[in-house]
Amino acid sequence: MARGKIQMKKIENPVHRQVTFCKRRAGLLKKAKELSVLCDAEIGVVIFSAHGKLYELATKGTMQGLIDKYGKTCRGRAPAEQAKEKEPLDPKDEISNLKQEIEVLQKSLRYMSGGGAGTMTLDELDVLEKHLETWIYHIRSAKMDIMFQEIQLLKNKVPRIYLSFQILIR
Amino acid sequence: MARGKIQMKKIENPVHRQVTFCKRRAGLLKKAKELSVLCDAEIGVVIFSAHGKLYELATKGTMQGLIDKYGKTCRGRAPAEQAKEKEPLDPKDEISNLKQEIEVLQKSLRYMSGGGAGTMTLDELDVLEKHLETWIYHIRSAKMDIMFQEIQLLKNKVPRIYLSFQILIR
DNA sequence: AACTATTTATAAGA
DNA sequence: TTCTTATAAATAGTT
Repeated sequence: MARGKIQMKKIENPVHRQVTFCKRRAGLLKKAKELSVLCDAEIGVVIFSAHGKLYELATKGTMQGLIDKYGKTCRGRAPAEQAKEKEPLDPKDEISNLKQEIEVLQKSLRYMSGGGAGTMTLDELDVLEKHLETWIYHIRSAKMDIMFQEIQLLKNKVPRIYLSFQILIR
Repeated sequence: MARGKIQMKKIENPVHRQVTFCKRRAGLLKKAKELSVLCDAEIGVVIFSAHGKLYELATKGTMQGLIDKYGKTCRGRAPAEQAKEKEPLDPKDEISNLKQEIEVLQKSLRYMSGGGAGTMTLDELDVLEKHLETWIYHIRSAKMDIMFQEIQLLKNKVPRIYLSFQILIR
């Protein structure tokens, strides 16, 4: 941000990288504190340097307290979902497909963890990468579908809201 | 920072506060991502709005993985002490991270397959998408590493090949 | 959501 | 690391 832009990729020069890490780390923590104060938010920041050194900040209370709170909040939004109603697409084929994908992933994981020296080959990694890209494609499609449905729902609701308004101001 | 300074205290006007929260939250997360990319750091940010809504960011891996790593790093260190050196390597850390990723995938799969009508929520899909993107990142890094090694190997071999060629055409 | 006048953050250099 | 300073970014107040 000064004396020239920089590319958004890992800084190659280790000295530059270290200096930037110091400066931006300080900047990030400052911004976090400010946001917390200005907007009354509880914020936790954890930074592991590339070399594994830990830097942290927790506004309002301790990091551990924040982690606990985080755990609770996340669990509450996963299992036993809210009453769902939509499922216009993808019957059981999709599911068995996904199960196959998982098998691929698990197999890949075995390669990776098996024999400390046993690395995956380039070909195997290519296959895995393709699978993941396919997955992401599916995920994004599903997201689009859901958003589309929500838009439709909203569109259906607007006329009624508008009508109520008309009656109110009459 | 524009059109006048502001006091570093809670913004009283709720509308202003909400707007500032949105803007600065986005700014903070952007800065965190940048620091992670530029300096190859692993960063987690958790933000609870005043009303308890959760916003989070985890660069490299999952928030849960980061929290676990945090727990390990902090354990056994004196209270109030800062910045501890981590265990030198992470051959096993990497593996357990990947295992966690797989768990996430499997969990997501269960959501998808559970109850023929059970769809995932937008939020859940977002999380899943993020995980997948992280995985692809890892895969591509691994590919790059392998290719780099192969290039090095080839470079070492070329002189000898070139020599043979010279002899052949003589 | 956009637009800017300003304030901040920060890259490069010392 | 720290300081300086020219510039890039972020953002407060406004439209």
